[in-house]
Amino acid sequence: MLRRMTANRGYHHGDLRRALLAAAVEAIGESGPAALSLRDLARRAGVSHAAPAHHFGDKAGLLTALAVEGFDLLAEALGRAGDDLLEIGVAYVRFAVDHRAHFEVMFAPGLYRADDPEVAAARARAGAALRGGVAARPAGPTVEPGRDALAAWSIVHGFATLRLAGALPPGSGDNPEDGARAVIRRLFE
Amino acid sequence: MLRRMTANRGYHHGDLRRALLAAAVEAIGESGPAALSLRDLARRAGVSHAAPAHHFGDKAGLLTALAVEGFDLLAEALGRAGDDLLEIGVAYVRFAVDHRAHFEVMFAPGLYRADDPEVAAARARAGAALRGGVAARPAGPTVEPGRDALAAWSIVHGFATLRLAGALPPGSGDNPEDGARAVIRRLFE
DNA sequence: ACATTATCTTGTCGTTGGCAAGATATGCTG
DNA sequence: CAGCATATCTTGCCAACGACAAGATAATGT
Repeated sequence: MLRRMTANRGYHHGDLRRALLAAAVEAIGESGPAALSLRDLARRAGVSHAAPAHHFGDKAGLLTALAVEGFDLLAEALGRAGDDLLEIGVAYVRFAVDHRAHFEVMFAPGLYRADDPEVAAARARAGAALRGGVAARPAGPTVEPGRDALAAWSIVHGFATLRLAGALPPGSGDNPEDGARAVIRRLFE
Repeated sequence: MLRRMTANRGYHHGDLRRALLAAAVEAIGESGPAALSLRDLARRAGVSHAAPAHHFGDKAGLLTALAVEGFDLLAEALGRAGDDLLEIGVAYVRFAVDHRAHFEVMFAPGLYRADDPEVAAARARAGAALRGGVAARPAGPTVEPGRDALAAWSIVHGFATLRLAGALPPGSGDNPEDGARAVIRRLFE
């Protein structure tokens, strides 16, 4: 089977599912998740307007697949950051900035089926990668793993969300990694 | 002019603008901001499908008005919390939970005209109320107002956002105020 | 080779956002 | 109080969308 992964000009696309997810990332990057249109994705992929339905059922199905992909990418990125909680936090913010489309969908549960078992599994993998850094911290007088993990998650998630929303004051958000580092350090001194 | 504020059965509604904003809060509370439909709001208010356009221009205009209202409500709620930064943070989370519809729109700039001057003014009022608590804190060795305000804002915004997204582990989010208090304290001990 | 299945197309329906043109109420000015 | 200007709401329309049904075409298995 030649040209299995390449764009196929004939009746069959070759890898339409992947092409549609990539087109969705592109479209969301341009206009946000709310303006996403299945017909636009079909046009971008060069197929008919009803082709996406076969792979994802409906719009929520496509966004569900995108959320699963996002949580897996996040788990991978956090895993690559090692055991240092500071670096994990920086990686979290970097993921939000670099994969804005995935991130926006992942935390907008009204847009997809957040109770889907595949979503729950991917979300659990990302959660484990995040909690790993808290467990590796040196024990201190006021350390309480559950609360510390929640505080760390909250502060990086809040920083990332505010930055994506354009709500940060102009000066502080120029370089997301530096800003994240400063804010996270504030949590641990 | 009798029944100025009440629902008017005749050709004119009486206070359609307010009724539409209230209907929007109700509808967003039921199905989220993405599923909002101007025609549905018109039906809820008992007017024709094109009536909303006169007051808000288009859908983004209505959501812009809702964001302005939200930032003003937030500024008021933070002002009522006093000067204690902990209580301001708790009030921020309580606002997000009690006014979920406003909050979700306020921080989804893709849905409305975030550069509208009225939005900018209301946003500035809320920001001033938030920074007031940081300025009132006792000076310490590692206190740096700009960074501290950003850290405090990030942690309460992140906690609120994660809670609204249903991403928090089951046990920790039962009572939002208690959870917020514990997380914010972690920032200042 | 043939049948079965997966993939994609065409056609259609109800809903939505937005615009244009008209109807009706309100207010202002003399 | 008469008459005009304005604000508010309605009806009618169009293009785009999501979803569904039915059919066409390619790939796979036996």
